[in-house]
Amino acid sequence: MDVGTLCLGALEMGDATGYEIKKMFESGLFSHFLDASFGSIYPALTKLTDEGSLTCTSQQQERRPDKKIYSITPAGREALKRRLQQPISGDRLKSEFLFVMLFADALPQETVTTLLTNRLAELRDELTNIQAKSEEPLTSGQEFVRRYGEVVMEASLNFIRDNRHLVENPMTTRALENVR
Amino acid sequence: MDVGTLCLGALEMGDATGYEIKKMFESGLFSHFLDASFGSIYPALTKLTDEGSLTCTSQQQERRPDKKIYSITPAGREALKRRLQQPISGDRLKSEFLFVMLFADALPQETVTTLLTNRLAELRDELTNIQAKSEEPLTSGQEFVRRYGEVVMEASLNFIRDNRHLVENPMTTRALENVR
DNA sequence: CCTTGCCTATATCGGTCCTATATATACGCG
DNA sequence: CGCGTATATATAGGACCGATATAGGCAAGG
Repeated sequence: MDVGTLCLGALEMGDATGYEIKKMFESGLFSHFLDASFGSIYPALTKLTDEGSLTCTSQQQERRPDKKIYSITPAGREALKRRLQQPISGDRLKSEFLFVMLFADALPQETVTTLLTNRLAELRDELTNIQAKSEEPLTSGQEFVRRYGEVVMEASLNFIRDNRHLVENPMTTRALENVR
Repeated sequence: MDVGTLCLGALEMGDATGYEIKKMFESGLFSHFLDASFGSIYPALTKLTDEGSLTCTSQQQERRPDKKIYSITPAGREALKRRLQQPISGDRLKSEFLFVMLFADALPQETVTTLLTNRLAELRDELTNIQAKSEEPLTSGQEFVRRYGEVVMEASLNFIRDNRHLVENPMTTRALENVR
């Protein structure tokens, strides 16, 4: 599933510029499970326009670069529907946080504590962000995805909060085991 | 955090060939939050060996390609510890499943049902796999990571199982709302 | 019996994608 | 008034994945 498909999906929800599409991946409904950079969005939009899946109206602005507003065409809607029914690849999590945690026993406790605290703060931010979207009117598909994100983030957050002592105080743990 | 660091981490847990490192990413302790391909593992191992972070003993085999067994050196251990204390980037989930679910309302119900069923099966497999590792002796860091994966997978699985009707029978949902 | 497919094992190519940067301007803050 | 941040597009360079090539072993099944 390439960036072109993601852009088609984003524009299916309303006209937007490349910049606005990027923001959807950063803080919008997509933010918790997708990612795309300018370096892939802009070429994809150009290609989709050439193929007839998008139209582009260049809106001149005073003393700013032209805003290129893209809209999905009927052909683009068809293309999206086709692409959505292609086989998909499995979910993939990339977590440098968990990778470092594997070696918690060999790292300074301060490093581990900072990492855990930062990750908790990140999760709280993301959770607040996704909960705010429950105010907006959503299709059942969108609401399913939103709540999925909410549930998974809550589970992650609760787990870290309740188990961080296991990697922050490994000595204590071992001492307790010896006493038992 | 590049593939080289991931390889150093893998080899910190024991000597291995490139092929075995790949298997760790596919079904080992790493499988639920990391990924790396042959195309990046083999060059990384060569580079790390040149830098002195790894040694490589080529074990000749009858009628097979030579097995190149890599071991981490003291210098490699130092390098890993340094790299683990560099700033990390945030967790990132890539889910084509959730992307397609956003448009569940516009897709044939059969497609949606198949997608949900497949995703549930995938999650059950991964969960079985990660639960099996509770038998092995693990450091507290490793056990923290294992249980984190277990908890998040269970939350995902339960959510999909309990809420799939919202995207499988959107008509029913709407009808119920009208009745209310 | 013999073909088909999967497992071990290394390696590389093509193409996709991210990171960092360049270019311009506006706006709010101290 | 400078600084950081936001708007807005674009590209070069490099990291990385997916597919493929090579090559033999083993097991299942027709």
